[in-house]
Parts: sequence; structure tokens; C-alpha cells
Amino acid sequence: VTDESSSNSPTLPTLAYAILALLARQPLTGYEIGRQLQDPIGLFWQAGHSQVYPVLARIEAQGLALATAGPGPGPRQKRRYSITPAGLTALRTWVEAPPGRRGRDELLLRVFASWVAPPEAILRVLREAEGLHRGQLETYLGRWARMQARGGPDAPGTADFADAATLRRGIEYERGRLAWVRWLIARLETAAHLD
Amino acid sequence: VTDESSSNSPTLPTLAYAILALLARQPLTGYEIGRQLQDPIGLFWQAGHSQVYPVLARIEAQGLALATAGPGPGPRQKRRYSITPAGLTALRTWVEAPPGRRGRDELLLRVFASWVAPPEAILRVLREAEGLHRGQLETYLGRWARMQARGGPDAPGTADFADAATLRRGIEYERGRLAWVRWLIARLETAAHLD
DNA sequence: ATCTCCATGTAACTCGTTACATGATTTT
DNA sequence: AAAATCATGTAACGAGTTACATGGAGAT
Repeated sequence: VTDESSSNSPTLPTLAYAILALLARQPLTGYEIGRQLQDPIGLFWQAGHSQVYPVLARIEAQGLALATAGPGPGPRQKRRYSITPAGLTALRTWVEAPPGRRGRDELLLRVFASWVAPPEAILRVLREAEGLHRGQLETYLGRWARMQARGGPDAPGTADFADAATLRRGIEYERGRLAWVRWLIARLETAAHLD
Repeated sequence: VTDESSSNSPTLPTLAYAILALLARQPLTGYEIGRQLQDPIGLFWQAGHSQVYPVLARIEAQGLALATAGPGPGPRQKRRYSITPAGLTALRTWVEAPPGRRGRDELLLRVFASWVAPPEAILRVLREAEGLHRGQLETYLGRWARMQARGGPDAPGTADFADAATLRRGIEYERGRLAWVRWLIARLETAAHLD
């Protein structure tokens, strides 16, 4: 375990910092955090609500966020969390630490193993992937357009600039992905009708 | 659990298919598989040896690979695994299934939260990331050059073509990453010496 | 003498996913 | 009338990481 912190604050999972990064912008409920970390929305980090609630409890226990409780729609109270100065400090410290790079990519792994399967099967997988990436790219471009519409991106050091920077990378990633998938489809198609 | 398989074969983790994809090329020991899935080498999937051994045991138990045992350097026997026809079929079936897309990116998450930290701290993180990506890109380009040297990539349907296709994506990914990191560094630097 | 590489595994723990559970309000 | 949305949580399990453990061969 890479625990370089003091004894009273055990290390938090990366998800905790994703949550703190959202809370640094505005107070949110666990439900809202869960929504923002859902699959097509969460640009760089995903989590289900069942993972969010226990981590939120730990964040609160360490004094990194405070909750204000009020009546909720269900049998339990609705709790809206705000980040504390200690939470901001913790987030700042984490941001300044070097990121660990580990990547897992199922599509790439499938392509790596694709030569064991017939080309039509791989083409099906690739065409589906192409659709998904096209959709994701459009989602991102829509966000980008809305962002430009309500005043362009600010100067570095603002949340708006950070949003724009991450979104920019998301768009470039999807474009690169799409180009590669289309290249592969073209290669496989020309090879296929040579038979 | 998304178990659509028959009762006698419980679902295997994705790592099992990464291992089968390696075994489909040539017989390997658990140690060699672990090496190939190590951080800078594993292009799209990473795992430590402690994860590999139990999964290999499950692969063997399901008859997807066979081991030939011989004297090893340590107290235990050295076991070299070969894929079986059943293993090839399982791999083929998995390749044809749609990949689940979930991505986690620590650097992107850090940039998303970067506005809470001073610009010099973020620049340190970004410059370190730039070095890592430059190194990774060089590694990939080296592999690419060696690949071209011993006869260019084959036609689709071969392992060599699959290698080239995945490597190509790796190179494009690193290039895109590098360009983005450099753009960000430039933006932050010009903003910094306006103070 | 110590370190690294080869080679195998186990143990303890944390993280992540799916499913279960409750219940009011709004939409179809 | 049924389904989706808001809102909270727990339980069970599987995946992933770090550390422990063993030991021969070769390099520094």
C-alpha cells in the first residue's frame, strides 16, 4: 500500500478524488454524483451509485465534505454534500501527485485476438464500435457547442477552462478512435472481397 | 452477472481472454505471460503475475489450455501452457462479442480538478506526463520499426496484422496524448508569465 | 556478498459490479 | 396501470493490488 499520509487519514480510492473534484464545483447529492459518473457522461471516470455512497461516507468521516440533510423523496433523508477547506487541500495534494498509468481497452484486446475469428464477425464488432464512437463524439461536440455558446473557455485556473481542456481531449480521443476503426474496417473489407 | 454460457463453464474474467490471446500465438509459461502483461509492455491490458497464476489454473481446469511440466529453476515445476481447440473456440466467441466500454484516466481526472491547484504544480505533473508519453511513443515506434524491418505487416487474418493494427492504435493514442499535453503546457505557461 | 532474473504460488485486502430493497412523484 | 425518475442505502461476489514465501543461476 502506498500510504504516505498521516495516521488519522487512511488512503482514499481514486473515486474519492473524482467525487471531490465534482464537489469542488458545486454541492451535490450522492444521486447527482452517481449520475455524473454514469457511463456516457463520465468522460474519464465511471462509477455506479452503490460505489458512490460508501465512498461519500468515508469522505464525510474524514471531514473532507459536509452534508446538509433535508426531506427526501423516499423513506430516507436527502443529503447534499459540500466540500470543506480540508477537502480542497486533499484534492489539491492529490492533483499534484504523479498519475499512475494503467489502461485496459477491451476493443483493442479484441482486435489483438481478432485473427482467430472470421473477418465478418470482426467487422460486426468494429461496425458496432464505430456507431458507439460516433455517438460519443456527437455528445462531446454538442457539449462543446453549448460551451462556446455561453461564452468561450476562460483562462487557465478556472473550472470552465479545466472542463474545456478535458472535453477537448475527449473529442480528440474519439476522433482518433473513429479514424482507426474506419481504417481497420476498410482494410478488412477490401481483404474480404478479394476472396 | 452476464452469464450466457452453459452450466459447465462459469464465466471467465477478461484477463483470461488476454491470456488466451497470447497463448493463441505460442505456448508460454505463467511467468512469460506475466511479463508480457507488465505495465509499459502491455499495450491494452495489464496484470501482475499473482493475478495470472490463478486465472491460468481456471483456464486449465476448463480445458482451454494444457500444461506440460518440466524441471524449473525454483522449488516448483515449470509449466508451459498451450491453447486447446476448445480454448480457441472460447477465444473466438469472446472476440465476436461487443466490448463493454468503460474508461478510467487518472491524468484526465487530475486536469479536470487542476483549477484547485497552483499552475506550477500542474505544470510539474504535465511535464512528467509528457516525458512518460514520449518514452512510451518511442517504445512503440521502436517496435514498429523492428516490425517493418522483418517484412511488412501481412494481410488481415494473421497475428502479425493484428499486432500491427493494435500497435498502430497505440502510436496514434500516444501521439494524440502528447499533442494535447503539449498544448496544455503551452497554454499554462503563457498564462503563468502574464502574472 | 548482494542483486537481479527466472519461476512458481498464497494471503490479505481493497476496489468495482450486479442485484436487492424502499418509496414518493412525475411521465407515458 | 405501468414505467421512469429521484433518492437512499446494503449484500454478495468477482476483479485487482501488494506483500509474503521459496530457491537456483548468473551478474556486479
